[in-house]
Amino acid sequence: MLQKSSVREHGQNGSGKRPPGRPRSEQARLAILRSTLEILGDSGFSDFTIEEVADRAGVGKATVYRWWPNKGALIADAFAQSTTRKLRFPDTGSVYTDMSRQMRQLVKIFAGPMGRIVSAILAAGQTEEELIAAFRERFLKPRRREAYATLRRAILRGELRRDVDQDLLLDSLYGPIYMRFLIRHDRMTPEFVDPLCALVLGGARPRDRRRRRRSNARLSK
Amino acid sequence: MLQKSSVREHGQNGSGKRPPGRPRSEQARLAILRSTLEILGDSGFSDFTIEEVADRAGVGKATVYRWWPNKGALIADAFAQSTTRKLRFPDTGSVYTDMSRQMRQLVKIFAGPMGRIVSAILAAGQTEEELIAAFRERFLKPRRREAYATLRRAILRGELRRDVDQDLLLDSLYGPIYMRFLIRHDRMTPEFVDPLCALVLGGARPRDRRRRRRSNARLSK
Amino acid sequence: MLQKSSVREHGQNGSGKRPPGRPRSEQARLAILRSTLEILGDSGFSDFTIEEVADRAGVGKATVYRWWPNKGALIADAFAQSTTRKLRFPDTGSVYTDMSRQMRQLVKIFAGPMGRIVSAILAAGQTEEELIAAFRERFLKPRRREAYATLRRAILRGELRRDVDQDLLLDSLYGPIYMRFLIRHDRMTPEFVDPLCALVLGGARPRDRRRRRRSNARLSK
Amino acid sequence: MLQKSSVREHGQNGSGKRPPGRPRSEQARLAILRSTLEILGDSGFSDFTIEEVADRAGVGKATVYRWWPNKGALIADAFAQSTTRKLRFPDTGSVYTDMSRQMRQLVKIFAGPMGRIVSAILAAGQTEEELIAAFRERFLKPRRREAYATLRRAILRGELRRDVDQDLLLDSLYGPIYMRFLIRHDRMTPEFVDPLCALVLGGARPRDRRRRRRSNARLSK
DNA sequence: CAATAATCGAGACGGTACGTCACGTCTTCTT
DNA sequence: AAGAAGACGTGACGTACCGTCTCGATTATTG
Repeated sequence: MLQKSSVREHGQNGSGKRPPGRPRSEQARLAILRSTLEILGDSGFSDFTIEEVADRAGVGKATVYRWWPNKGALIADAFAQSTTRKLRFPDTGSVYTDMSRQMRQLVKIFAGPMGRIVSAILAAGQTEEELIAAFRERFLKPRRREAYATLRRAILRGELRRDVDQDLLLDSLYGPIYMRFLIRHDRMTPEFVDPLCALVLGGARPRDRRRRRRSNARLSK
Repeated sequence: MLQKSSVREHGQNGSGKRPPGRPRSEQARLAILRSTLEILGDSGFSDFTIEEVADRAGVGKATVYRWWPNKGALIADAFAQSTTRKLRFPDTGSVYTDMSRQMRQLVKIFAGPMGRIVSAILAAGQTEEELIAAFRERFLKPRRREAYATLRRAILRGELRRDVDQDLLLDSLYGPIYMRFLIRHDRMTPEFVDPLCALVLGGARPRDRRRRRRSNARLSK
Repeated sequence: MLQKSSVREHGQNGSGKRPPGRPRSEQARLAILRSTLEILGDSGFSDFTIEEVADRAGVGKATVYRWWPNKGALIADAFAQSTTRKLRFPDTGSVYTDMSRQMRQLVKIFAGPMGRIVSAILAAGQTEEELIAAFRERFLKPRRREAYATLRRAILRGELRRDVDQDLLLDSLYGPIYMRFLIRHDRMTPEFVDPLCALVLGGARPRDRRRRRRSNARLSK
Repeated sequence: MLQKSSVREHGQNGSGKRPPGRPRSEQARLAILRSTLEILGDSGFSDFTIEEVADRAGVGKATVYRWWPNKGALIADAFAQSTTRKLRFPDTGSVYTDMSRQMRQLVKIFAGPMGRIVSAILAAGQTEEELIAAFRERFLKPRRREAYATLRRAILRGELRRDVDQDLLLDSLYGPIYMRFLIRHDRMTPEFVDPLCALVLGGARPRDRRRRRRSNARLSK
């Protein structure tokens, strides 16, 4: 949990009773998260200011500070709220097509406002480890689990070596995307996904024809 | 170009004459770069202040601003200056070894005290485009020029396809390093360089008759 | 108006309610005015720095700027606050005595440590119109209002012409004081007040039949 | 002399010989004085900067500092150079007309660019006594000498009391002008000169008719 | 005719204060 | 008690001039 811990925030504590005093305003909480995403989408990380967040949300600055200890936590929370567009892996029977389609989706998303939010998270995360952790847990891992399944299917089909290091392979596919996204801001077009897949997946093909045939043979059993 | 004035900073211009006015103080320039690295090493990026840089360097704040447009450019300059000589490409006769050695150096640097500086540059760069541009110009490009030469040698030796997209290939090699460095902070050991090279360079090997022929030739020896 | 915000600075507005938000700190306001006078007394105008004011007052620089738009306004405010009560007009039954007494007070103040402050205000005011305006509003006008009353009494008593231009008359009385104070630094002794009053008030005496009549009446007693 | 003293500056020393080295550039000197007046006329004292002076004059900053120790000296020198428009006193046979005409001239001059220069001098002079002294010597005194003559004529004609304090009288006439010029920037129209003269000169008239007649009698002798 | 010497323009230098901005905390009244 | 409003002390920002300095170029006198 990135927000400050408090029994109050869920209106329910051990004794089953709500604590005295005015309860936390759900409306304020949502407005804050909303304006956080708005600002990051509009102007990126540089104009992201707690004062600006509070102003846009029509909220007192102190209300932000009461619930989030720092910018990073706020960004991470807002990021978690933001519904990432579908990034499913298809199952076309070809690992090349499966990966290529999903990666093109990713490139497109990075080009939009969601891209600015991701880059803000990764930027802020260089200072605050927990932010990167949140990004890994909430964004990377779920997708990677699906990717593992895609790769396993490919191995079974004999498109990839049995002993391939799946994490290395995936980093080799996504690393260039992130690199271009974060460092070489130009050059981030979906067109470079296909050659990339060809290159890297090509390096993970079974070594010669005989083994390939054997796999095929097994599949056809 | 990272610094501001482009003519004055080199003691030589078109007409072979020094421009009028008091020349730039080389001593001040070095003191500034030195204290930049010092502070980043001592206290990290969040405490990095131009005022502190100027103070430590025994220099007026305006002198820093006269030559570097912003924090980032200063940091990028200091970083580039201090790492250039450690990242040469060897020429061992094998592209695999050439790349692998240089990449291990890079990983070592990223793992050391310079790592936080790089991550600070790239983080701040998400906000300020010019900073990333500076990093690309001063750090990435010179190294990439050397890498092109290395790849060309490999092509001539027949280790790589003639038509390989060199930029794509290099992004596929370095992308995973940057990805693990920036996003998956764990797992950044030099040991993963070799499999990475094997995977990606493997995908760029010639696959047509020529390779078969060479293999045949070797077999027939 | 010297200070910026016009509603907040008085604890009362139209609706009889205090505006929302933390109220202005009276303590800070007084500390700032106090240290303003202190510094002017200690080190004169050239060493007068907002930073020094804030430091001595134990106050943030921004707090000074929040309420005073510039040095001059601050100085004028501090000055006006500290001299108001010393410059009352007496009511002796003679316009000559009334004016003379108050003007001597003024000359004394100009000759004392406050003198350099006034001259600093008027000097700086040649550059910044708003400063002179502040001096007029906060210092001159209130005193002039009292002076009008004094002159009206004199008119009723028949000491001055009914149709006298009061502003012109007052400028003629005070102008020479300011002139000697600002331009002819020598010669600024309280002794020249009496002849000055005699000269100028003499020029504003009734000269027609009424005076003759009164004189006649007195003679016929 | 307000400039830094130097034998060099007049190209002539005790031995009748010019010292070695490049002589001072008369052209630079004039350009500096010219741009000083220009700036004061254009934008007043607030934008008056040594850097601006040097820039406008097409001169190195050091050249200004070599010859003038501070802003004040420079302004005073430039002021001395500036030819003040004629401010002669006429001799119309009436002190009222004589004074009124000259004072109207003064008011007009103060309304133009010369006014800004004068106000700059008086402003700067509050800090540097020598500046006010220069103003008194070069501007006030010559005119006052003529004024004394005008007043003497009036006394002889019996328009003024024999025992009138001439300095006090003149301060009472000009003080209001300076006061309005320096403090009450509005209200500085030539129209207020006549009532002013009427008021003040009225206060300096001989006390009753008999004495006036006597004077006339004497003049007619 | 060279050597010497001072001034010139240009502009970088170490400083200092400027006025602004956002920080994170606080103090007030309202809900 | 939490809310909004907004003032508070803090401290870095990037800018503007200060008055000094260091250049090469220029312009004179002296040897």
